Amino acid sequence: MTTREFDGIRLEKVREHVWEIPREGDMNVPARVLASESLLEEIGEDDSLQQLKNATHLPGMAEPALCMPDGHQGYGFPVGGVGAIDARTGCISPGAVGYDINCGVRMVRTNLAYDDVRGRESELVDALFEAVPSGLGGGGVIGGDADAIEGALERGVEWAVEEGYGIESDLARCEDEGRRPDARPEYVSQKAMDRGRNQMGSLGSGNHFLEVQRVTDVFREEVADEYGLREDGIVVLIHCGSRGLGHQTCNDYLRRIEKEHGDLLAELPDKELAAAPAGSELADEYYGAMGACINFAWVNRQLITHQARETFGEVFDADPIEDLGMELLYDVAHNIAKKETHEVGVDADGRPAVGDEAVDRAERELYVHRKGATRAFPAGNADVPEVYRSVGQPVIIPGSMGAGSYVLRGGDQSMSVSFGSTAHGAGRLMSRTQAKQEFWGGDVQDDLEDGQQIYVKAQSGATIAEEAPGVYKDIDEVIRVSDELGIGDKVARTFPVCNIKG
DNA sequence: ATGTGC
Repeated sequence: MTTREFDGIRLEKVREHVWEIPREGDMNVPARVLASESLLEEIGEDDSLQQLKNATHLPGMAEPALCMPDGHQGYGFPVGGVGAIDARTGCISPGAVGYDINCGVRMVRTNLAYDDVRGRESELVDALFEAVPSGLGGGGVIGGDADAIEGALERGVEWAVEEGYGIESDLARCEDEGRRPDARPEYVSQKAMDRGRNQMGSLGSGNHFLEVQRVTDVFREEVADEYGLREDGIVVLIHCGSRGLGHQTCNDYLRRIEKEHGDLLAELPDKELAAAPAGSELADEYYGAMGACINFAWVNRQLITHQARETFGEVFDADPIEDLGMELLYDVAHNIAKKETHEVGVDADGRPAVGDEAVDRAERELYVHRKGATRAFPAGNADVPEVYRSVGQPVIIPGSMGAGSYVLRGGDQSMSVSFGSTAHGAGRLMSRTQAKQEFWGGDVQDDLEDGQQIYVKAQSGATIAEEAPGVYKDIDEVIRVSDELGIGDKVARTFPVCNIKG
């Protein structure tokens, strides 16, 4: 048997790209890393594997706790982690969702070809930078009065479209039609709402960006046709989350768990994995508040989409919908938990179980935590929007600003291998602090423009350094693993034309 | 990720 060991954590190779940390001690279930040998070596360099192992202690965790090929260490649970936990007898963990609730990415297609944009990159990047608020702190596309906040938290994209910031077809092209039906705005604190108020329609900082890209490769012609993608076509990618509102909400509930459920917390190997027991008031309140933050993040991406459409309309002197065909391809969430039904091993009492304790397999409602992971449901699944049901849901995976991105479709192995999930990006190789020691923002910006004709504009040079292409893993390798495992299949590849960020 | 710390 092929094995690897990192800091005392041993992994057994189950098959190509599948590595298992066997169950031992207080682990409820084994854990699996979905990675090639080279990606596993990178994942093994930080605390990801220990964090993944810690997460197997969470009550109700179904087999196996997972790390996607782009995984790296995060708060408590790896970014790139998937944990499916019994919604009746288990728990829900804010740290396994992430601070930036519904950080996610959407792709907008256009009728433009690369030739239409070439030579006008500076004009376009300046206009977008002007139109889309970015960077830390406040300032959004709209003011965010009480009605706006309430509409966004309660009704998501539906509210934004009603207010004139989108078109009817945008709704069906978001996970959950852009509205979590179980959102409960009353469980979001006043402080969180105050932080979100003047951030409605803003990119934020860090790895968030808006990028104009050209399609360089099409791998599955029939799927690309369904998605409206063709070689040399221009697309717009928008990556951002729930800003201060989601961050505050995560923090609020972590503090409440510490106060109200210290007994469970004391049993966990890491306090950052703090979780509310399923069925508790706090679990229901967090789930409802998280749903409202999810809606807010969708509105955020919708307002930025509106600004991008308006800007393209002005720059190319055309109607963004009628002439430029700027329809939403799809919007995917990276940091969420959601009640989904999956088949798992169960014990005599019907609880998720493994090994000798598993006497049967049955469908169970699970809190599927995807933290830095993307839902990747295959063709035929009822939760895939009708327009894409015959080919599988679009999965949009951004790479670094020097390497381009991929569009995949949910693969037919995803339900049995990864609770219907795949990777969400290239995955960091080093911390932000280390990145700033290795790179200088201005130099990175010059190299991208001179070497690859990629035009980057940011509020802060430090952000460009933190996001330099060299701080990321090889996106091609991440996608190869997803494609070869059959959890997310390659459809098209894109390359950056211009990029704005915080 | 984040009014870039509790």
